[in-house]
Amino acid sequence: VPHEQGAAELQHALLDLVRGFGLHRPDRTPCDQLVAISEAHALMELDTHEALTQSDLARRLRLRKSTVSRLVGQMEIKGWLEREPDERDRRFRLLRLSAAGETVSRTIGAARDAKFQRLLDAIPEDQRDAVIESVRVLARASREEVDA
Amino acid sequence: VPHEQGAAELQHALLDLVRGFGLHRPDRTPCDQLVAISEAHALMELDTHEALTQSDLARRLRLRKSTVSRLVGQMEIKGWLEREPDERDRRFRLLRLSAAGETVSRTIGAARDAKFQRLLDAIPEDQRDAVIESVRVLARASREEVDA
DNA sequence: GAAGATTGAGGCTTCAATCTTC
DNA sequence: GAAGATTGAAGCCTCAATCTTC
Repeated sequence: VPHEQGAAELQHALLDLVRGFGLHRPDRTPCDQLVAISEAHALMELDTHEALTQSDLARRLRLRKSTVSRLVGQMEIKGWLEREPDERDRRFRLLRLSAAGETVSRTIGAARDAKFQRLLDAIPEDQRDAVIESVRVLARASREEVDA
Repeated sequence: VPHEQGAAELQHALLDLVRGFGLHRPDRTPCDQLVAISEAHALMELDTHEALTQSDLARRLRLRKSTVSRLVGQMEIKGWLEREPDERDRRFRLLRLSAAGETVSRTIGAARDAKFQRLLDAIPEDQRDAVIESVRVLARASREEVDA
């Protein structure tokens, strides 16, 4: 594949992928759970990383701190997490998942696993490893391109 | 790679890709143009397909008809397109890019091409074809999974 | 009644300005 | 002043209800 044409091919393929995945709907997870995409991502991060600050979470999710402020505010109201001020530096608010939050996180995680299992099943078996590796390569490339 | 683990790997890789690409910001194109993502996509579709109806456009973009109604309304105000009622069936409103709309479409298209050219450059040369093919496979799989 | 299109209400994200704590 | 966090205003998308045309 010639270089210029390759860029166009990649462009179309990625566009299809984005549309197919319904990524323009931030109010719903691709797995059709009753949770916003950001909430699902936040639950995932907080379930695996103890006591993140809101800025930490914003960096990981690539969201603005104002968005995260409202996001965790909603999650606190739902009883999914607690925000306790860091005693050593009261500017920070440390985020911890509650027991209820962990339960929700596991439930959503299971639905997500099932969804991706089905997605993987829809790919011919002999191409699965190549697809996974390719997405990984692409993600790395896009990160370098964005951060540059 | 075992089957269950593969799903998790794919999940993480795709998540990284989405975040890296900034797809949670519908108000800005990944190419940092001063256009909403949907507007850019709409311009692309209307530039290559003559006289689509609003429902046609909604189907192609996977947006709701209400969203498209407001979207093309904005574009009409900007003078990028015209909406003329279909004389044979006045329920339809046919969409046509204006000369100004075509110009904008070309400009944005050029920026997008450059962006994807850089993205492709950030991928090792011997992996480019495999990556493109993989994204294509993935897009097809996700479409089947969604439509099912 | 069916199908295309529009309008009102609400959720998610951003930007800019502001508050708090160091 | 610097950095973390919050609030107000505006844009994009969806859902539900409504209007128009067949």
